[in-house]
Amino acid sequence: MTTVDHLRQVRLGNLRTVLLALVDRPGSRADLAARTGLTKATLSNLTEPLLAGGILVEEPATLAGMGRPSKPLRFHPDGPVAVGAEINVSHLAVETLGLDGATLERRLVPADMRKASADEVLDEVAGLIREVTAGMNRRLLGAGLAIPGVVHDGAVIRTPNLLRLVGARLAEGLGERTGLDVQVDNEANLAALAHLWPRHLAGEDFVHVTADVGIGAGVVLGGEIYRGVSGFAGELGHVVIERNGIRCTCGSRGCVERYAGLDVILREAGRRRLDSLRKALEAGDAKALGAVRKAGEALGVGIATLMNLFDVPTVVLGGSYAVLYDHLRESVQSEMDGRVLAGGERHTRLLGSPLGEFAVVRGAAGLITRRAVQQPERLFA
Amino acid sequence: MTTVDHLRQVRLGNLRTVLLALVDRPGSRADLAARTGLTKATLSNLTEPLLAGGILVEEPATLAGMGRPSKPLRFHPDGPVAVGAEINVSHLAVETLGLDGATLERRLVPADMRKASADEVLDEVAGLIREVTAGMNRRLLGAGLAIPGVVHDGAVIRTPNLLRLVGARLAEGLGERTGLDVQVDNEANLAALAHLWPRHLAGEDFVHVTADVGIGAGVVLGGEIYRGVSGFAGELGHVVIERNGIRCTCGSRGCVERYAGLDVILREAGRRRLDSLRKALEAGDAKALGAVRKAGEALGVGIATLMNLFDVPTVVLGGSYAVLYDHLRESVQSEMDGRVLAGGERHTRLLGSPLGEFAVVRGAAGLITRRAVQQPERLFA
DNA sequence: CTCATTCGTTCAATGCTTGAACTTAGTCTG
DNA sequence: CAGACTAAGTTCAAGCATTGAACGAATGAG
Repeated sequence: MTTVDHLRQVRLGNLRTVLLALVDRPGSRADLAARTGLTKATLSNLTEPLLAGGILVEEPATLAGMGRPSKPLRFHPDGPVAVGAEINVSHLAVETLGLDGATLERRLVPADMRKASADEVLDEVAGLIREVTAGMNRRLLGAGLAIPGVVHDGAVIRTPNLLRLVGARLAEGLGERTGLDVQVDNEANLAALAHLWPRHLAGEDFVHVTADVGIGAGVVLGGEIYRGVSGFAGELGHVVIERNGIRCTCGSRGCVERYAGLDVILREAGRRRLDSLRKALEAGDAKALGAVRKAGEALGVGIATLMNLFDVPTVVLGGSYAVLYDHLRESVQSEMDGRVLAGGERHTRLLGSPLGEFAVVRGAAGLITRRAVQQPERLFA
Repeated sequence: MTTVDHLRQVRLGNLRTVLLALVDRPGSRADLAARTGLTKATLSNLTEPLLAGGILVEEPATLAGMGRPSKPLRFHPDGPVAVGAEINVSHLAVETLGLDGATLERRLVPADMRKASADEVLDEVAGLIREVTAGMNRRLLGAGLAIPGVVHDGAVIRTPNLLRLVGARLAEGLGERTGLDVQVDNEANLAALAHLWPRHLAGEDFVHVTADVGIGAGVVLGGEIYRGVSGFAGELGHVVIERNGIRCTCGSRGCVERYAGLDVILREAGRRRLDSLRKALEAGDAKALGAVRKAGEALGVGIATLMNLFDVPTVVLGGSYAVLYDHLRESVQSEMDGRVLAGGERHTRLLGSPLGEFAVVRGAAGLITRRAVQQPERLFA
């Protein structure tokens, strides 16, 4: 590493600090200097290339009291954009996201992907991306791709419900089709990321729990997604709550998934689709209410175990669980209260996700905008 | 932050890099330059104050082949020293540790601490520290203090088996008695640290599991102890394995601790002390073997759950479990094999701790030497 | 004894942030 | 309306840790 590199590191670190402050909210150079602890001089210096490069714009002066009026800086409305894409069992989704956190376009296409080959799926996704980016004259930073399965080093290791994707080189495949730099990750991680970036919706230590066919948890520790050494972290679905319980497809017994998975809830409630279950719950259907309550109890046991290991203050219920939140809440919370060690003294929160069905795809796009901010050199490439 | 600070940060970071390389093994300036990626010039510059300050020594030239012989640098044999101390239910322990990782002195004193007040315990510990450091003409970097309980921000929050310590200001108390800068932490964390520092004994992602009265896990992620937001991380003892199982003192049911705690094993085996159990196992006592096997099964379920959440490749069994390792191994491993998701494809290891009963106190001292290396400015204070 | 080799030191150059001085662009007061 | 005041933004010399190249030192090989 040359000295120049050392100094460049300092500069890039400061650039990151400034960009993070801007993601939080726009601000003049003086304001940013105050917020970041850098000097006005450094801020002029750092922002100059960002303005020249079309990353930021200087707004017309704001007249606010005495002194020379400030000219707030914010992300350029025609600045770079990230693409998020989601491949799921029963739908595909795509979204475009600006550095300022604004969603530009969205598509969600219901489609049964279980039988589709990797190539077929990628063709579809690439088509959607083309639709969403067509006519948009903004630089594309890359694409995040969400998969319902375990991803490690960009490779799809395990997708219990989309078996034809296992081992496929999805990042390369989508990259070739779209010309974008593609980064693949687990949908649970990306749904969690959507609650962290660009806005903190649940602090910077939390676990986001979703149910689809399986149950997945996205774990956020210290403001970073925790993936574990091989991408298997947060497999809440296979936390054991009854060691001699129901057999699980994973080979174990008594996994949470067997008691609180969406398929189990629907079966117990005698419904086929989440929507129908929701209506039954609203109508006060006893069978539906009971099924959800029972699932909540099992989920609560698993979450309590998770909290005893990770010690995070917040659990967010997302995806299908967010839809069922009002009816799940009580039973989940009650198990947590009874089982989290010293739960009374610690302040633990259970939240329903405020993001809708676009959480995953938003997180996928956020993966890319976040990377661009954290590695500002990418913005100048 | 002034510019000077920025640059000083770079310098301190490089100093840390160099010291870490030296903890690994001694080396000449040229060797260290090669290992750290810095230049010889920088190494001369960085090591100069360390030599002047008595932190390092230059060994007499080593004749090894052609060229000017190198003068290896290593930690000064009379350099600074850290103290580790452990307060436990049935013993106290103290150790002194050099920056090079060499243990200088050790004491382990059996003593029933259950009834003792905080002041009484601290007086004892301070006495032991005085014994161990008496006549030693080396600067003391501080003391690490291990407690069997939950610690957060230096405060003892929960010590189920040493109730008189709860809320006590242990760090201040021991600091006043010894004149040392004292840092308190959980024994499970410190036992884990002993496997990470100054030598990696189990990689840099692992969980260290101990049993005393309770079961505690020290979680190491990416080479750092993971404590959670309020110090409750790694409470493996209260992971639920049978949701309608045995009632636990924590208020929950079916906690691992109720099936695999040392007290449970001893009771089931009809023994009063670990030593007697060990002899019974060696003699092939069926009751003892059965008790340990059953505990191993329960522990294995808990560990499998832990691995499904943390995704670490290695689990180290320490403390009493290390003593029982040969007889626990099979049942623990078998549950892990059956329950860790994709356990076959991931490479998971179960190890018995190579450190003896001094693991905790060594970790306590290591906390201090590690801090000194990571914050090299402390070495010059 | 001379040359090759490796270790360690010296020194000018580099490029970043800084703080202070300065310029700019407004509001406020009388 | 003019001059004082205030705050934003810019300019510039100073300070600092690393670097790379040149240099001096210490030994082995022939």
